[in-house]
Amino acid sequence: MSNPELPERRKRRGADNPTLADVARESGVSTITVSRVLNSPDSVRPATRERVEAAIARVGYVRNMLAGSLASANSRFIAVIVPSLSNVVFIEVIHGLQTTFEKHGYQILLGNTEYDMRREYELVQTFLGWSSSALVITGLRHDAACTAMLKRWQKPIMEIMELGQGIDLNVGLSHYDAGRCMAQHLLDRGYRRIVYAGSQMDGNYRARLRYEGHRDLLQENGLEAPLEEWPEASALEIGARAFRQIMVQRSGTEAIHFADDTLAAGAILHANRAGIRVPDDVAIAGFTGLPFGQHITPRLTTIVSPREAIGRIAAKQVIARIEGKPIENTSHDVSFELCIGEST
Amino acid sequence: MSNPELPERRKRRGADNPTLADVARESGVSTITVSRVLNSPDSVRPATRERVEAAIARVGYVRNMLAGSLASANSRFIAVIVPSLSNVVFIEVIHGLQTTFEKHGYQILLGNTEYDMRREYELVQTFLGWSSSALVITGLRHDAACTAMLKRWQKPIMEIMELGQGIDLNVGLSHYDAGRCMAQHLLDRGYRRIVYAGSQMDGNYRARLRYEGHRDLLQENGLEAPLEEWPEASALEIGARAFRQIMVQRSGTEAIHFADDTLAAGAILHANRAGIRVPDDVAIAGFTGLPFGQHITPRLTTIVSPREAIGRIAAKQVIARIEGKPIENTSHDVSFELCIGEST
DNA sequence: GGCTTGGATGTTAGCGCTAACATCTGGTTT
DNA sequence: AAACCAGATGTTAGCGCTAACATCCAAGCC
Repeated sequence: MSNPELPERRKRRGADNPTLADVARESGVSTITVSRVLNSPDSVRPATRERVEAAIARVGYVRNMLAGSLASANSRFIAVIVPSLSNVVFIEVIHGLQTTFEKHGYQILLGNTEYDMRREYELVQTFLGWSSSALVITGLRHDAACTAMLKRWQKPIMEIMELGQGIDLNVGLSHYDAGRCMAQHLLDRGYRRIVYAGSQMDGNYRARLRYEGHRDLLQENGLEAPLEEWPEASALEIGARAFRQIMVQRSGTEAIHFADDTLAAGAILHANRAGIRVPDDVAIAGFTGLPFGQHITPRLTTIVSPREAIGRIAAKQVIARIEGKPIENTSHDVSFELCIGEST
Repeated sequence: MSNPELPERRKRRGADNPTLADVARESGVSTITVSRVLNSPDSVRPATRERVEAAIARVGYVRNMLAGSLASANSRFIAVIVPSLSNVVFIEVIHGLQTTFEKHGYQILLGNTEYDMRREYELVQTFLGWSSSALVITGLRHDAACTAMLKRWQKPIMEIMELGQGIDLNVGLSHYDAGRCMAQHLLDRGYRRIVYAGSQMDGNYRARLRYEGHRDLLQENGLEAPLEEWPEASALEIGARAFRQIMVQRSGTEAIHFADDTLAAGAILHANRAGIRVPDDVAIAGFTGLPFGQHITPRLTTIVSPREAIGRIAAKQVIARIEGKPIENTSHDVSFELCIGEST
């Protein structure tokens, strides 16, 4: 004589879209079989699979990734943390990462720190909370608490751009050596009064590493290595302004070594307008190897870093680590190349 | 003689990180109270809140976003779908979106279609599966099945870049009018033999819309409107190549109207090297208003579209819709501006 | 025939959180 | 003093899926 009506179920929100259970009912199998059709189709008999696939199409099922990720404690998210989105360099790296990860079914979660370490730590926390499958982060230096948290984390961590011993995996190049390399080139060309000019160099410590390489080489040769900094983010406009200012305040300067190609190109384009001859009046060098440096006149002397390759290689390494494949070197030097144009 | 020990609980994976329950135990409250401290701190007594916050710090709790989103059927993800990451325009739009959404605690899920409608549909499905809070998608034209799926979806949808009546919200500009506007400018300057040149124009139909505006205006004035297309993605190199080819194969051309600034700048920089005078020998116009167009010599005549503003406005509209605020116009015209340089 | 075997499929019990409803305070009202 | 109330906190039942274990069944073997 029990109550034939169950007490009415509590209502939950839920857009009540069709679920796995609906598909299972529709195709006369269990939910786990539907799950298998989605996740490992080869483990289901073709006939069953087709039946399930037909049912999926019929009911218009869209799988709920949240539920799946929660149940398996794995989201197939790759957390990617970069310091800037205004800088083309990171866009190219992201492109390399995205292309490679996408092929393997991973989705990127993109975070932008704006060169702020606190913000970086917050982003790391959030992204770990999404059960990300791996983390790709820019640089080797982080907030202490952030580094500690990452060291406890059990999943692959890839630190990119800068070469060195990091938490786990690493793909990058030596910015110190790159700075040295360009300084050597300028010396070889006979320039002695050389100014280094960069923007936002307190946050962007890789630019500072390049400066240190540059400075050390010049000092070893008994030369001074003056540094000019601008607080604004790198842009053609800032390069032009930096150029004007250096020409006025440091007359006699023979060469300007800019922290990146955008600044350098801004300087060259401004020089063209102002009737200042590059390199006859002053030589100009950059760093990064952006395409437009090779289209302007004079072509820019720069150091080419393989930006997209960094992304691709980093992604491949991370995927290898996720799949448990052995990794030969946890640190990968992508190197750089001096590209001598007409501007030095 | 039954086993005195209960059958051992099944083990689940799970990185056994501390959970809400651990924090609750540690601070002597229930899990829901901890949840409230995290989600609506004002609804918890300050004393309790402090106790809970201390416990969170003590056990090193990191909240599991997947579980929360599943339970509430809302992920605070914003799905953003763009056709390309190589094009600076979309980077700037993304920047505008990201800055605004981040302030409100939303995380962007970025998808790149590479101008492929099938791929777009797949991305939409995946992103709906993440219980995204809203969708921002480029353009008004999608796969029919995709449009149908979106129309059934109950959450805010924002179609950007192109102005017109869409599925839900819309922020953009009229590409047809922009093309017409530039064509009018070229006519005003006295040019008559005008070539339109673009790349990947089958996928990038907004460039085609601009061409149609250009063509219609020229035809209304009794002129022909030849079109030159290149299959490669837009790049300085392609602009240079297009320029060379047009100068050879269409000698007598007075002006070239390029589909975007990158192509146009590539053409100008190449002309400079080749000793061809712009605009005396041939005029060149672009579209977008990228900063470097104003730094090269001659300064590029172009149409400026407010890229970052599109992102910011779109994000604000979406947030208003999510928060249930009234929206005056579901379609927002950000307009464009003719920027006359020295190249026409 | 009975036994083994392995591939296909099913059952169960969570993953960690929050919506909905329930209860418990302590102060205010009449 | 009983009734009332609002704000703080607790209990319960899922959200939709998958890992782990269980079962089934046809083929292969002696």
